[in-house]
Amino acid sequence: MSTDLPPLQGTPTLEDVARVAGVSRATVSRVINGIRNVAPDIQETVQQAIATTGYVPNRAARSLVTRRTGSVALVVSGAGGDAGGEPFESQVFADPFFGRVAGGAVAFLRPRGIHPVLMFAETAHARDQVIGYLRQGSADGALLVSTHGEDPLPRLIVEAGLPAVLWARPARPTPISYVDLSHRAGAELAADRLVARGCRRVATISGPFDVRASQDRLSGFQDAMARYGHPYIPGVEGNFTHDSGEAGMHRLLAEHPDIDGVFAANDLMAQGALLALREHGRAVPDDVAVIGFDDSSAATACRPQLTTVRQPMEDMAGEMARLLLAHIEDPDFQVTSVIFPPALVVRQSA
Amino acid sequence: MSTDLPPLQGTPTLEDVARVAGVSRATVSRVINGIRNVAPDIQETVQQAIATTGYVPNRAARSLVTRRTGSVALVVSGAGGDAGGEPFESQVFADPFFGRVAGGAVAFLRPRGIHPVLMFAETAHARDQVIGYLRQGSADGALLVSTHGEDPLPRLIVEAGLPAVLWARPARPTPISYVDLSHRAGAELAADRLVARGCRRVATISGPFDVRASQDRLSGFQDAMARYGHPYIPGVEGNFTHDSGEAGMHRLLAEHPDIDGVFAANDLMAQGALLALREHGRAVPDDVAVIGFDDSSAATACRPQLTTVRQPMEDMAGEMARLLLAHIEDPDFQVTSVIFPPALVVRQSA
DNA sequence: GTGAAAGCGCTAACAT
DNA sequence: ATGTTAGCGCTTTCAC
Repeated sequence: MSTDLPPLQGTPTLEDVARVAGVSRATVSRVINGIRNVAPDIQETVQQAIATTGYVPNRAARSLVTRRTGSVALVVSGAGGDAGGEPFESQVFADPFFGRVAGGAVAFLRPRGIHPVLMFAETAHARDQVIGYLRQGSADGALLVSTHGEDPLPRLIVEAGLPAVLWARPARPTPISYVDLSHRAGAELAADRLVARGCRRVATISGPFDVRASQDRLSGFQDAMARYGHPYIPGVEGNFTHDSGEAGMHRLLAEHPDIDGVFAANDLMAQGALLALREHGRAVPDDVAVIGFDDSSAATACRPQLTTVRQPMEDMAGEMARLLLAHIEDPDFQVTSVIFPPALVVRQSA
Repeated sequence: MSTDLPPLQGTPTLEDVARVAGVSRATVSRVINGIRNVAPDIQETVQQAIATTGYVPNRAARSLVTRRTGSVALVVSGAGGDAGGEPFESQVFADPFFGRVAGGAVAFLRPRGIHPVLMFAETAHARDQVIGYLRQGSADGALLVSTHGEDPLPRLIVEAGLPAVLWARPARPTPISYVDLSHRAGAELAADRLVARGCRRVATISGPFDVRASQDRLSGFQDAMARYGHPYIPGVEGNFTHDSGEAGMHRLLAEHPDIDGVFAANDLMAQGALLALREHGRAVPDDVAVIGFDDSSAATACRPQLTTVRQPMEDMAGEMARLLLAHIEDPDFQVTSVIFPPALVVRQSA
């Protein structure tokens, strides 16, 4: 039937497919990359040849000429060192937050054949490694989630001229695209709810002050409460962990035993606060109403279930990915920021 | 001072460094790859040139000739579709389990300059995508975590002759390396503890039956209890989620109101069980003792804190990575399985 | 010990 | 509409 061709050894290449199909490499390349200007019948022949050879394009070779890798870095950057000696990599996913962000990014990228490379950047050395990785052309750009404000990575990335999109506005003004939530609006929703419930002595467990989002949630809450005639709001600083929420609530209760409402800057801390309240024999929400932030899995894993400010993380992460691809596609794509609105999810705790 | 060289445009290449250093590309390549047979002074000169040019090797070009990418795929494979329409990507990280595995793998890989590419494989199409990705040479191998037993991916990978290591023994015998825990031993630890506490009417909330680990934890528990003179152990099947644990406990209580001890196949379900018990007014551990599995963050996020069977996930993930690199390094590396021992972590719930 | 030269597999001008 | 050709940036024999 067919002409006898020398058997292929190793992975088939474009050349092999071309030989089997009886056309040139260029033509095969064209049908693979879906470029028109290829006669239908030839197209068919080539497809056949691809199938019989089991050809798969070599990523490195393609990458070398296109200068694109088809992958992006998903970088989690931060200080680490909070959770008693536990390595940063382990801490990161302790908050359901990161998983949702990763999931949201993947949901957008995967249909486009792009996969994220997971990287952590908690030390100067790790940051250099990330920059080097990007500069090598190992990834086309970066999705960057910083866990604290003074992260130098955004600046380093801008200086290196690499495409990137941040989760959350950078602490210091940096010409880089980002996606964020209106944290102040979220805090306001919490304040509204607490006041509407009739709470008169509310307090707050904030996130770490070196995180901009923490500041915004705190000041947004304080301002809203001030507008309701409560100029002074007792507060303690947590670090977004369950334990810090529990400890914070204990402190709050010790100093202000008459508290009847609490706004915690994330669900994990709110969950911790619930534990402390129970220990003190306070009923939630009747004695003390509690509102969290994020609408993470923690919100429904405790009793009473948390009323919380929802942050549409998956959508936000998807938007980050969308912006990043735009930047990669067009180097002149304008620096953009997209701010999402929060929503109050009412459950049992307030 | 130095001879004036034409200015470099774009990223510097080996060629540029060679020109600046006044040597050949080959020599620069040698010092970069740490190959000896380069005179110390030349070495110095080259290093200098690398520094002044800001040279970074191009990954694609290197990859093309070495046939190595320096990255591995971290694939989470499973059925999905449990959690009410939520996309698989989002479900995955809902269990703290995956975050710890990812963290453990990164801890091992990162110092070696290798970064994992995150992939999900919950549908036939997604599986093909993973295989294709690997066959393209986009990653040197795969770390594979399956969420259910009948996952066809291990077989597909073996057929494609790709280096890979599994989390947990594959359901059907497959010539592929894996790392696992002695689930039976873990279940035994739980049984021992429950019996030692004086529990006489124990029950269990198992994981999904199509997961081998669930079967082993269940049968290991049953066998151990049988040895203690309890041949029949009431049980319900959960799916490793918080909610299924809660629902399971309600069912158990309805059918066996006199239960005084429960072994749940993971911490999330144990946490859910705690909620159900509280709702029924049962004190833990006095009325009912509860033991979980995994020693995840959920174990300390509830009250009473969970006594649980610890699975050294980070170590196990690290070992997976170690085995994978061995397979990549040496294609003849023997298929290996490593079984880790569990440990009982005693807290308050039992 | 160092350099010259030959590719790795692919895409993209440029011809035809 | 298809083929020819010239690289992309690197490693690696093979000479010297």
